[in-house]
Amino acid sequence: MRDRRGSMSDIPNEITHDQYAVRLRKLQDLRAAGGDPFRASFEPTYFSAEAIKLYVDGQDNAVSVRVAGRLLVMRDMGKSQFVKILDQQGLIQLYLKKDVLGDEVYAAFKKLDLGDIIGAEGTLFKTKTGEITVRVGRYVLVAKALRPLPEKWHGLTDPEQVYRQRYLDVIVNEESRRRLLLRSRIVSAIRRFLEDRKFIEIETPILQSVAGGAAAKPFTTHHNALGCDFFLRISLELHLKRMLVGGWDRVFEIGRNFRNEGLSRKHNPEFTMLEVYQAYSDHRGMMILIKDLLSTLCRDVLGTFEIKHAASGEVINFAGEWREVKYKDLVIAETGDPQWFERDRAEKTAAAGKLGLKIEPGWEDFEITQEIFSKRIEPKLVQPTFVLNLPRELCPLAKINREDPSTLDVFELIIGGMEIAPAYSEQNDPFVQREMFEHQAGGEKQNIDHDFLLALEHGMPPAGGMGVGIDRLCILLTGAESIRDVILFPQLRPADAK
RNA sequence: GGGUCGAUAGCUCAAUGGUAGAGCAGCGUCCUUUUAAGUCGUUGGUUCCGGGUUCGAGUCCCGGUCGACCCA
Repeated sequence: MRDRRGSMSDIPNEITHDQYAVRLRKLQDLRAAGGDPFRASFEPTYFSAEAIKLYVDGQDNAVSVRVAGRLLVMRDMGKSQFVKILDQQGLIQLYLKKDVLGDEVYAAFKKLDLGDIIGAEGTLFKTKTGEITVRVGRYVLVAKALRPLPEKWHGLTDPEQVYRQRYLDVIVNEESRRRLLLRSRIVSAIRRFLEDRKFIEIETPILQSVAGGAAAKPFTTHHNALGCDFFLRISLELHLKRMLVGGWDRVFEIGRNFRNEGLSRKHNPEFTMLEVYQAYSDHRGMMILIKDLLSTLCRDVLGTFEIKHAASGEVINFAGEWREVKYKDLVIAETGDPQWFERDRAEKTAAAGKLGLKIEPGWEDFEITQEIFSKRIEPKLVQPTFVLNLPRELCPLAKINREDPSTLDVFELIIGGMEIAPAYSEQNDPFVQREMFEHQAGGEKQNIDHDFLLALEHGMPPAGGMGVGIDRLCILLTGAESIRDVILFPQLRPADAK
């Protein structure tokens, strides 16, 4: 990675320490002998785990298979050897014997390196220690590896190298392979779950002239032909709701959002959101939907309703009833002040200070309260908790609660101290929507999505809508500690490309 | 943006301010059912980069790069 070699100039034969040079020399020898170190094709008949399943107990060498993968283990015993290759389903052992392959072919096999990708054909048998193995009759080098693999036992430990060279991490680190697979299964199960309930997956633009639907700093980019700047979307919301107007009553999108903000254990500048909208439902309906969805994921993907929370060590129980609590009640309990919401700003600032929070001078009342909520209350909500009746300042896109007009018909689902899913009874009154947009925008009216308001004026059915942070959900369900563990290539500062 | 910690062989890790080592990998040998295979021998270093202190720096100091964690 640090150097760019690869010249085909001759490597002195006495160099034995430089693994790159040794491998390059082997490659040259192979080419000189008329071989192709980077073949155009090889057609395996089975993946490793499938092949292993084909073995019939007691019937050695009854089944023929062709498998391919990367050489991870070579146990050379002179005239025979056991090796293991890795494919997307895992490891499978191969057994090669000199008297089967012939002197020349066997000698050539010995020249292979760990990391080389090979294909092999043979019959299944069970070794005396009980491992189902391919007795190889023929093998080919499919692709030569010029770089050595990381150590087989410890894998990669330097987080930077893990992130930058994830392709190595997923070869040598079983846990990374498990997480990758789990995430894929989770996303796939979500799609199945929603499609079973007649939701339709649609795709909406990432390049937008107004980045709405959330309060976040967007990335900007430029379109040359149109000669104008665009933002990368910060949410999926406004375009999905346009489709509700268009008569598509149950839609969802799983897509990338981009927020130009800090990086942390819970934040990557690009992250994946699921947003779901269901006409003629509301936030209460979304509560049932998300509980069903997470239960389904637990049952079908994880096979358990109890998951250990990495950060606290506590066991999160997804079965049974989930707690429902009003935002105000949580704040009052945390501050110990039943009159909290009647206090003026000075009093709130002072009280927040006592809780060890720093309040910026420009903050409004609800921002002080929200700071207490996100810093002091949220982290303690480890078990699944629906927080209801959030203050209306927090979201301009939801219906206002009739009994308490200072709050919204929304919930925030918190699990493991993280916001997993906010959901609303969607605001569909174009007048109220315009007012709330204008109030939120303050002086910056150019941030208002007038095209969305126009859509609302055509009439949007009442609807429940919900967003689910897929990365955070995966952190939770895979027992990861950081968003970087569930994103294959998390954002890093660019390395010096020498 | 601030604080703390880290960067040593391809990988995983050692090394009071005093000759930079080990395991795996590599190279050479023995071994036709191994399981982190075993065996004998052996190569391999810009100690992240740049300065400084010192007779002497992987180690101490300053600056930088990249990363991790905490805070904002």
